[in-house]
Amino acid sequence: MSPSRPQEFRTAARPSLRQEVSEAIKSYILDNRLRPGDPLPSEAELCTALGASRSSIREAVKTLAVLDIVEVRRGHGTYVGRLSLSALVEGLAFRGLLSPEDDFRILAELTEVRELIERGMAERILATLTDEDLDALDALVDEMDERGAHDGEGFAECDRAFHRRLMEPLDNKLVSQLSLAFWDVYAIVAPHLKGISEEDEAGTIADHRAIVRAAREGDADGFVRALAGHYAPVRRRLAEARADTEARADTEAAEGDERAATA
Amino acid sequence: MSPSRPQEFRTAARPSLRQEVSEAIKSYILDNRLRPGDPLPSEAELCTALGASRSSIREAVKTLAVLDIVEVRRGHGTYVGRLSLSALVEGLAFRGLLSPEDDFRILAELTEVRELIERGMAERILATLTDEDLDALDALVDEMDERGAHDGEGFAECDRAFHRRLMEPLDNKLVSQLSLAFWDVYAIVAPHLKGISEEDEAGTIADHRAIVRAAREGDADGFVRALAGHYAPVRRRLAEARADTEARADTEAAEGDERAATA
DNA sequence: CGCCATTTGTACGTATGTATT
DNA sequence: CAATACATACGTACAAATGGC
Repeated sequence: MSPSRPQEFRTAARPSLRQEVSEAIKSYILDNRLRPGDPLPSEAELCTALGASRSSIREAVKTLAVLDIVEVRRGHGTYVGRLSLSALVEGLAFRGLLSPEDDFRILAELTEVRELIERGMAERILATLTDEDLDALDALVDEMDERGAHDGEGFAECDRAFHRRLMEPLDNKLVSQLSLAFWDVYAIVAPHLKGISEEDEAGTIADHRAIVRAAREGDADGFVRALAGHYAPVRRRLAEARADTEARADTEAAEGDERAATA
Repeated sequence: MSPSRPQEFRTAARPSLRQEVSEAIKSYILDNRLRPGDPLPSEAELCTALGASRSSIREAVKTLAVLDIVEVRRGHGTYVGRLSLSALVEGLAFRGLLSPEDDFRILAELTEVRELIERGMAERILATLTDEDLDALDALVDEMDERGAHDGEGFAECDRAFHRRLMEPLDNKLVSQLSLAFWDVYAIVAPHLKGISEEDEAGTIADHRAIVRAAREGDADGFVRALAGHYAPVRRRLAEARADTEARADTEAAEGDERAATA
């Protein structure tokens, strides 16, 4: 409205060529009703078609690739992407690794959102899950049990598959993808942080069994309670680690800074 | 495990230079404990430091810019980004514009997630909102009322500000940002779709007033009911439009395809 | 198997616009 | 205004990967 630009202004003031090219490619996809996996013109063709240099085309394509709007296969071509939430995962993961003040805050928030989604969808989940789904969930818990302590990575994979299978039957694909994306972010960030106590594998397995049991009985209240019981210890561990870090930060602050110069 | 690669394999088989550069820049930010707004080395410096050409550096920087991990101000320099959810918004918006089968499905899912988040956070919201927040919310509804029908865009902005103000006081910044991001996606996608009936402005205002009233009284149940009442008509309109589209698609399908050839 | 065409990836050089000093 | 530093854009050349011959 006024000529004074408040720092946080839309960058679209002067659309860079790359932006234009990017929009043009998106329009191409939309106008031609392309679907994920469909091939796109090669970079050279885009150059002539859009009248831009290959550098600009490439930068635009790369930005779209980050959003999974296009997918680039080297030596093969460019295709319409799968439109996954990979960008959300990468962005949140970095935020979690960066988070200046409190490393665990983002993890706590992440866990809270996951629980929020699963609890909020509880009734819908119960109504959706088939016997087949429930059997598959039981099988996943069994597999989890077998792997147990001697395969931490496999254990995590089972946990992921469990929560995926729990949400995926829903007709709302967005929530299931979001839920899974948050799981992925957690899995990326958690290992990089120190002071987070080990996962209670036996407890996790018991929690999952309780969740399946409640679901099988169509017990919505029990289902929600089981979910709460499942997430409570995670939140507790995060809170402990957080308190630990804060205490440590205090003592370190008292000792003075010793890493001021890095460059 | 086996040499046979199942199509959906991690692309990380051979990390391209650009990927490495991208990771290197992220590591630089993390190792130096940089915060949003802090300056990054210029492209030339990154070239020498990472031993890559400008092309690779530039492409890497652009991909990070999409994720708002870095922010480039032309003629100025490169800085650590604000880590917003802009990538999520852009990705979901495109998905909404693309969605082949059902244009309104993504909007319905979006609305559902928003309601899910706000309802799931109801108690926390009530516990968090101060009198100041409530006054601000009332003021926003008043402003909404004044603008009314003669300023559709301003009306939408007020709606956005309302829901933002509702969630922002929460200590979980992730949920408030997600909620707002979904609002943004809706605002981007909705105008591009035909057949979605006009918003009931008077009803929206009344809904918002009911929400604030319940919040002021600390009435959790009433708050949740007010939210449900607020989102119900949106979902109904979406369902109507969806049914309309499906009916139209059926008749069109009977008329035959006429856009088979594009290339 | 090698060869070749296509396509993307990387590198370098140069010119231009823009913001700061 | 001039100088400087930076980002933007273009063009070209070659390297590497993929698939078909």
